[in-house]
Amino acid sequence: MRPTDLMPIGEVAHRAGIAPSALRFYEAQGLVTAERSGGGQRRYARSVLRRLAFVRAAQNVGLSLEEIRDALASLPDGRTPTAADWARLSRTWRARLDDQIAGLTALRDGLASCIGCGCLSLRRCALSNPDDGAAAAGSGARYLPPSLRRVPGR
Amino acid sequence: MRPTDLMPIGEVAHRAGIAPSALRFYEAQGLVTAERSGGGQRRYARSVLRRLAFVRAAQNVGLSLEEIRDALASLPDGRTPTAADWARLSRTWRARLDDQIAGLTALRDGLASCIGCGCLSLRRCALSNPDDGAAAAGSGARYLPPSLRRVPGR
DNA sequence: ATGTAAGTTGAAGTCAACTTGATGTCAAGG
DNA sequence: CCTTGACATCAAGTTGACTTCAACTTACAT
Repeated sequence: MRPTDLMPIGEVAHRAGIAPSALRFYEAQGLVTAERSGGGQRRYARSVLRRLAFVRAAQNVGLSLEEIRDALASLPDGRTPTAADWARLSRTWRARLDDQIAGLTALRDGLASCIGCGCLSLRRCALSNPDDGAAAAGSGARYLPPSLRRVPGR
Repeated sequence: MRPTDLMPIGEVAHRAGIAPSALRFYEAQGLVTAERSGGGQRRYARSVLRRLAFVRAAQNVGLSLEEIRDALASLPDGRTPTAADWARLSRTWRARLDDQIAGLTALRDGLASCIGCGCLSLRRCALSNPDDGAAAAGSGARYLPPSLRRVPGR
């Protein structure tokens, strides 16, 4: 085995398009691991690049780092993950994306019907649906899927 | 004129489905205003409900409070906003939603093609597109519109 | 041998949109 | 009058995903 082809943090950061500080942060969060050089500097295996690609892709789909860590934890223990392993993980994203798209589409269509009247009624307008019983009595629809809500609670 | 039909904060909060603390926060941010009772308590005009509906709708579309404040600031000074005023404001959301939907759809379609191979290549995979020159050489596409990115920077 | 770029740690800061807590005041019913 | 619940302010805390800073240490090219 060649102990070489291990990359320092700067190179990984550059190749993955992620800041070194983020890489250290990911390590602290248990998303990636690294060997250490004699002097204590991080040395990354090439495989970390794929792992980072997965992290980024998952973020794009809207997963939190915690969800991503859980997903990565489900990878096989001993062996190197295969293409099929990665594919299995990302397969579940499809439904999530479908939800997100459906939510936005519903919101857009609600918008189309609201623009005409300019109502924005608390009780009736599809755009401003408060999901409490009193106000959203008629339609139970939620227009933005939770994964896309920038306002966490509510 | 009737000085009545002014509501205390609790009633507005209940009718709008927004916490009293959030209403105070919105006031501090310049999103809404309120009269004051003799003793210094907030008294809201009915019109605040529509304003709050607008705020909520705009949040659903993905606007930040700052953007919402700017939008509200463009309402006519003296007179009560008409339906047309609200409609004009929300019309611009359409394009934003279209962008968001397009972004997610592209991401989903990229996912479809990636699931087969499980590649997640930093350079080639549509899902994990780093938008720096070196890595995203071929396709310049960004898959998540900025308004939907949970990770602000990057 | 040495200069310097790149790396290390731990703590603290950032941003958005609020919430929570502490402490004190107001309003309305009985 | 008095109690009780709603309201007031102001400061600080929360969450997620990082970044920034200070103070050193390593690694590599010359």
